[in-house]
Amino acid sequence: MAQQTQEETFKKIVAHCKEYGFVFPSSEIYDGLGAVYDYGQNGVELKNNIKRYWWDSMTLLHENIVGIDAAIFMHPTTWKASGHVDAFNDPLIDNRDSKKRYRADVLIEDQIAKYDEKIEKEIAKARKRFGDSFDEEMFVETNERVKELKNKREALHARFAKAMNDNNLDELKQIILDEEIVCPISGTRNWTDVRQFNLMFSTEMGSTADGAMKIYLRPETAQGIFVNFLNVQKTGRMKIPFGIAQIGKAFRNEIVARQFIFRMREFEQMEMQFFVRPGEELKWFEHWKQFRLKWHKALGLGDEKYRFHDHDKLAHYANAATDIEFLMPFGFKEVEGIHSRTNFDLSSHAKYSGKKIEYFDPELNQSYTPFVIETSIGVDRMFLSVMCSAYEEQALAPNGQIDKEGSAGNAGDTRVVLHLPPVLAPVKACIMPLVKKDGLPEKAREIMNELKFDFKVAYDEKDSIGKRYRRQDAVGTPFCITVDHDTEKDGCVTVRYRDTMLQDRVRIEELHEIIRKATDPKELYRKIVGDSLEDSEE
RNA sequence: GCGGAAAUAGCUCAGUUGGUAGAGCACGACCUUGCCAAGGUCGGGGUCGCGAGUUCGAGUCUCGUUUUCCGCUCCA
Repeated sequence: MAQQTQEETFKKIVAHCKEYGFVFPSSEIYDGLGAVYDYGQNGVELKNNIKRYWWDSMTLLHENIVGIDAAIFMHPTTWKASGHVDAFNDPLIDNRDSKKRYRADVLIEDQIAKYDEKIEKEIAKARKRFGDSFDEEMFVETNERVKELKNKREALHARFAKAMNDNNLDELKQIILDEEIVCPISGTRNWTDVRQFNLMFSTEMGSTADGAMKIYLRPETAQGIFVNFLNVQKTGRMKIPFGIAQIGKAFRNEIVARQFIFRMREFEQMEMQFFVRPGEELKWFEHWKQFRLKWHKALGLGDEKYRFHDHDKLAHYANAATDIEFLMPFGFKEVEGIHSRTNFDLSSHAKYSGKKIEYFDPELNQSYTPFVIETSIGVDRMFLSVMCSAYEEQALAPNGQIDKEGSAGNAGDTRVVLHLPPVLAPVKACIMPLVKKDGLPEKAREIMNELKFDFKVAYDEKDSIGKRYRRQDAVGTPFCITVDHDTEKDGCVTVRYRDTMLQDRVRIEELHEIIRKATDPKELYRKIVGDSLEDSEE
């Protein structure tokens, strides 16, 4: 369609998701619940197909990857060990004049950096003054101004570290006041109190009367894998390198959750933690980066829509990290993260639990704490990327065919079509009688009843044939199969293709293979492992 | 959480200075047509997001509230 902004396109996709039963706002009859969504009759099929594509590509294609399904509730100490209790607590402060919100710790860290800048400036000034004879070490030790700045910096740093360690919010505010830190926007010091925002949801387990335990809804699925490392390794007789895969819900109490299902408070992750020898983690990091990208590209949404985004600033557990980003209507956005998590998690769980979590490597004849490469993809983000790339408002020429020139936009009609990869399409085929009489509906149902054992198929006899084609286009059904008056005589039906709108006359017996060939994930798996996993192992 | 905008049928919207809630599409039944969305007849569906207030009377005016979108802010 002619010119419309990306923003308008995105709104249309959101509306389309609701109108055609893909995604509904949660509890909509009660005005909805912020940033929580339900998947509808078509959405759940698409989502399940995405999950199956991922799960099988992990657990079927790799003999050394097995799955688990850990509970959402976990022992509270899990989140101390993982660092979430500390790291997911952000102390936030608002400036009343500019109405801007900041992280209190970041404001103070910036202030510390300002002292460093001032010291650098003094040094630079002196260097200019003294020229070649300048002795920086001597200068720093003797200059009164620099000494004063250094002392202030150290005092602030110590005070700040203590406040953070004690989780003392009042003290953080006092530091901001004492240091006379101003809002970069308004330039004022009209601050609110510092408040803690915990990004983890909590609830209580056990009777509330006596000593109920505060437990969290997991903010990531990964920890369920780490705490089960020994269970799986021992009972499955797994040998390093090996992986554990999991699909499950996670919960984050986002301060601001927006952009439809891109950032939700309840979301689903597909994660695989791959355990390797210490020192080999970066090699495997590279391996999984390439494998994961190949997995995405095999769907055919367009190679140019993906890119890696390497992290400059690494999380506390990582020594390498990258995102696979996908081009959404609102820009390149993270769909999957690949992290080299070192041995942080397993070591930390060993420390907090007091259990030895190690692996005896028979080849090296020694024990060690394995290093971990994580691949973590958001199911909902993947869903959104598929919907966004599939959605098209297509101009049709007056003859009803696709307007390749794009010139007949005014004269012709339009259709909304979802170019979903057939593997992921919620409905694989719709069987329809050309007319609702002369025994055609019966014949159509007969064909459907044979296909339904292997494929998700639909039946439609309402309205004109063209209208029915459009309805299927809108939900991304790759094949429409039409029974007409000749079918009984020649045993053939018309297959109409979603993307080209072209038709073929085929024998009824061929239908199964036509649909299978297009929708069987096996065809994609072959593409992914075509150039073999072993290549990158040595 | 702050600021701005919006909310009327499943969808897209109209609704005049405050005076009995409308259209198209969609949906259901029947008839008609039959390979790319538009035929006919009949029918179902809305306490106008929610709650107060002003008024004889509120979809319309005022306040509050919820949700969504946009911009800040945050993001393992």
